[in-house]
Amino acid sequence: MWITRKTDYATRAVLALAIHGAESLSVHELVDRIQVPSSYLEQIMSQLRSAGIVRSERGPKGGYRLNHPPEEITLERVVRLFQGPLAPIECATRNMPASCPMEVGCTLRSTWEEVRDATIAILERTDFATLAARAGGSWTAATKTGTRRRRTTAAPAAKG
Amino acid sequence: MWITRKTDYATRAVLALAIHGAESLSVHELVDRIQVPSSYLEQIMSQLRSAGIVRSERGPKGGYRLNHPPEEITLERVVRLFQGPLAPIECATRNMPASCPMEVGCTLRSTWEEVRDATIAILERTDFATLAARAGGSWTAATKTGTRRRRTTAAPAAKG
DNA sequence: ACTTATCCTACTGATAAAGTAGGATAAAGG
DNA sequence: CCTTTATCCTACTTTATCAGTAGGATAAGT
Ligand code: FES
Ligand code: FES
Repeated sequence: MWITRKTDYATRAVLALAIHGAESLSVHELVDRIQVPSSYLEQIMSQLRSAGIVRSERGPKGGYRLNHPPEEITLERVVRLFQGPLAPIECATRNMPASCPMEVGCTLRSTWEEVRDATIAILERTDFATLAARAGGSWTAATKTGTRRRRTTAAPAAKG
Repeated sequence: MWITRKTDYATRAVLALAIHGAESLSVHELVDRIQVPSSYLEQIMSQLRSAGIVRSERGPKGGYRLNHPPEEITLERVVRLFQGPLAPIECATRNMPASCPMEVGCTLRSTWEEVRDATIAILERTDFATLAARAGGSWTAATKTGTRRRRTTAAPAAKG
């Protein structure tokens, strides 16, 4: 339960934009699609804009669209923006000096780092073109730009 | 940063007991080893005892010891006790009905489940005998009971 | 001008984490 | 017994983050 609702909303919003394609969506239209409080979503979109993930236009007909092709936007980027370091614990963050309060060498750290690296690997290899393709397939702009969709087959279902 | 300090303390305490071996350690002795507020650690040990992970004895010469051989205690068990579900997000918890607020099928879920399963897999295959062996090796009772220590070689260092 | 949208900042309520504090209970040693 | 040493148990406090609300300023179409 470490993914906050804000991160959840942000990833859903980016996914909705990826599915919608090249045209922009207003906050109101996004709210219809992803079920998020609108004034909260406004802040989130603003944050995504500052980070260069989406682009905005104001006034009527305005709204948000992706700032890069969806296959270049990884889930890792969006998650990291809202969650900060992806390590499960502080002493397992990258470029951390190896100081552990335990007298004997604390061997837990390498396991925390394993969890961190596994998490990052999964999020890095998951891009929004793939997610959009999985959703229902038809991302219109994909065919227009000749983007090859990759890994359309979903991962095998998890146990239990 | 989703591992709470409480979980951190608990895992360190169990590791300290695994390293120490068959004899019990008092809270005071544990505090010396793992640097944790003593009255807070008391609560944690109590919780570990209720869960059957450690066993306690009262009075002078009392303290805590592991309730099972360390190779039978996985990190997953301790972490789950203090963290609850290991899924990164609610909709990725096991036996959750597939209801997503998004209109179109939300394909994010399978990725969250990947993260969940990778995390669980790592924590499940990490037991405290291995962790103790890595620490400095000499868990005295191991030789007594004839326990074969497994995977003494540490995992390769993570990137960055 | 008027409408529709993004933009920007401040404020609020709820919840959980991280400890503190203080005593009750049980066992060992004299 | 009686004292010491330890676990046991409950309640309280403090702090920070999360998850929003609210209200207006700004820009772009018509
Ligand atoms: S405390 Fe994090 S590795 Fe020892
Ligand atoms: S909201 Fe979690 S999977 Fe769609």
